[in-house]
Amino acid sequence: MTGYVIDKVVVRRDGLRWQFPDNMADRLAGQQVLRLRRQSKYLLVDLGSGETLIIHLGMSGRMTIHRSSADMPDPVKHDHVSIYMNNEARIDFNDARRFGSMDLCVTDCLDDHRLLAGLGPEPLGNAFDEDYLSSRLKGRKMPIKSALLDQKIVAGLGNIYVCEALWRAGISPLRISESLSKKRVASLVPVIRAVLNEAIESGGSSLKDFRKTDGELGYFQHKFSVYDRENQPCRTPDCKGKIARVVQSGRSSFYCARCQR
DNA sequence: AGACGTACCTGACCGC
DNA sequence: TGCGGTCAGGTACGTC
Repeated sequence: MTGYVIDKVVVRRDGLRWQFPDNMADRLAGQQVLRLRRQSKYLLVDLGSGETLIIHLGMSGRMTIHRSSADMPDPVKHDHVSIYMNNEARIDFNDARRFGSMDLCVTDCLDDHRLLAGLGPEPLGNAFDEDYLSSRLKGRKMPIKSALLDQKIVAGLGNIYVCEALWRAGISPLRISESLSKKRVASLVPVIRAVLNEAIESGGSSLKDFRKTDGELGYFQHKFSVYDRENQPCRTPDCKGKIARVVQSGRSSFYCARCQR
């Protein structure tokens, strides 16, 4: 898309998680795509108009790309928005569960957008370090699992990778955040980075909907230590524990009660 | 203020 | 084969 112009946008429903912005199709049509980037779990499409299209894929969202008009299949079920580019490509936003979202915002004001304002630092960036994390957990009575899922504390971790990181750090998801020693909090930082880097290296985790950008399945799900391994043996060497599942604020947590404290 | 529960959806899967 | 129940990778918001 980068450098090309949006010819036309077809919007097939009012919105997904929320209503689409007013006149979205008109505000996109005719605009050059200056840059594609990412912040946290949001895709950002900077446009020549000075606005940025903000996209979140939710849980089941996907952008599919058809590169040429010579072989352009009809949109399929749940293709809610189709973006036609002037290089013949068509990009469809498909989202069965409709937890995704799209919004438009003046590029210079993105930091004030309700979805982006208040997001924590990128877990792979320099701003995410021991001092930062321990300062954010100080006085917090929520379980560490909930804290790491909170995008205001660190932006980009989801349920799978929090479970995996806590296992590697030997920390129970039930542990109250403020009760962790500074040393143990510090140990979380490199572990979170390692989990994410390995998952990226493996192309992500394909449970059902997720695909890599090329449409192929990711394979990090084969490397899970705890996620979706209820009742299976813990993989810590010499640990005789087995993986338990508990529900915390509506989300499944998988952990080994023997080596995660 | 902070913690928790609920809501938003479809589809896959399971047991009956 | 079909039906009802349950669960899913996220996040905003209401309520206590």
